[in-house]
Amino acid sequence: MITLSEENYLKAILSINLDTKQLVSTNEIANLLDTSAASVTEMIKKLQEKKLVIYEKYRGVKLSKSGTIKAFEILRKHRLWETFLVNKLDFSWSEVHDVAEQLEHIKSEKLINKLDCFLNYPKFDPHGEPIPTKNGIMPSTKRISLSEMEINSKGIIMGVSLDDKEFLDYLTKLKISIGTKVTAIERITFDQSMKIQIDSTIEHISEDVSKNILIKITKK
Amino acid sequence: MITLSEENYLKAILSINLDTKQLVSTNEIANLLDTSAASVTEMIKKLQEKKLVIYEKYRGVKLSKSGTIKAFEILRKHRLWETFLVNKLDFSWSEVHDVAEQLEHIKSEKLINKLDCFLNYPKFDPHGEPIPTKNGIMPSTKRISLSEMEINSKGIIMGVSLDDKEFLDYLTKLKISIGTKVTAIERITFDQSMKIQIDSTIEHISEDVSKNILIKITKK
DNA sequence: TAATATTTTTAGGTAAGCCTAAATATTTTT
DNA sequence: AAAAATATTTAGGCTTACCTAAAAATATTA
Repeated sequence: MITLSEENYLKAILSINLDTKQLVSTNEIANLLDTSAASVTEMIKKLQEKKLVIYEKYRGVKLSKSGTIKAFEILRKHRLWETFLVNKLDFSWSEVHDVAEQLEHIKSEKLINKLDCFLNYPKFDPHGEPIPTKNGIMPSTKRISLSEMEINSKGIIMGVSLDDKEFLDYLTKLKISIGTKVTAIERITFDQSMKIQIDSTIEHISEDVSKNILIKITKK
Repeated sequence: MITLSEENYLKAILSINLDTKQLVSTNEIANLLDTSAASVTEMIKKLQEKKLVIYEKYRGVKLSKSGTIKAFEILRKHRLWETFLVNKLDFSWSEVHDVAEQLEHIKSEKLINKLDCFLNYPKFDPHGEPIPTKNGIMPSTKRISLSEMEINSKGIIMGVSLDDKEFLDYLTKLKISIGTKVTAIERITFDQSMKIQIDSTIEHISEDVSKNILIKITKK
């Protein structure tokens, strides 16, 4: 049996590892989970005994095969629940995270598979993140940040790389959501801010914003 | 903040109290929650400090005003989730209990209210039990057990009073579910078994079964 | 009503998951 | 490469929610 806390540690290791592909340090985990480094060390030892991680003292930790499977399962649950909350219960983009964080720990394989079916086997969650399949396979997507767009190219919003309420609310205000089409109009070299077209309106966004919007290029 | 365990104790006290309307004993709670009497005493003291129960040493315990509200909230969540599982995710009657037991502890008022709306404000759960409203009011229902039906009267199945997998599966086999119409055809006085009509077929059921089926009389 | 049985509480312990402070490794700087 | 800074682990404690065994209160029976 794997506890709720253990699940959170696995999830944290996975999410750091998805970015860095390196051994994950004690401090990184402690920061992400808002806990002390000492607690992390302790928990990692327990996960090691359960063969869920591979750990080398003072060097770092990574997920084992079974740990990876488990972590992807949790990620799958999280993203499916987020999809449910937004698509079925009409939650807004920015509200779903805390609730999904609880729902992801519900233990029932049947439940999550039925939910998947009910949602019509979605491939992406409301933030545009890919939902791992039942077999733990992550649909891959070639996405770049909006800040990398060439002027005059067109793209479609696929997600965000920052899960911050203020940021998401701002996007809502700009009428930017998953599936929205954008055209890069102009880049101001001074501050790397950009003018972009959404529907028929032109918006001017800072680099801080454009960097955290993920798109797929549809036309060069 | 109220913990998961505390919630389970409140729920247990409520469910015993709904039947007996008396002070609830330590042992009753221990049996229901499958724990030791000593643990119950300990927990009740904590609930007393939080003003969720009224407790008299060696005499028993009952819910306070705020404890009652809290307990009804949990019951509401449990029954709404069961309804979701059966009506939306296509779970069968007998499978939902364990999963709902987990889901009832998810903390989000918004979630449960949106779920209520999504399910179209159901008044009864799939077992026919009334779902408390947002304000903690329990819709009352005049229900009698099928065993009490007069011969030749008609009724409609409202629920069951036994939450046992074998029993529920047997009912499914008999094509008895919430909303099914029944007519009492004959009572065998020797063993109190009954012949009842469901759709156009006649079934013969034992008293053990008829006692645990709840109906509402539609025609004397 | 006294003896016995049952129920409930108290006392003392355990495991999980957290904490702080101190010790030890590792990395960076000079 | 030695000193200083930083990261990690160890040691010792705390709380929650459980346990068993023993003591105390209540209920039952003779």
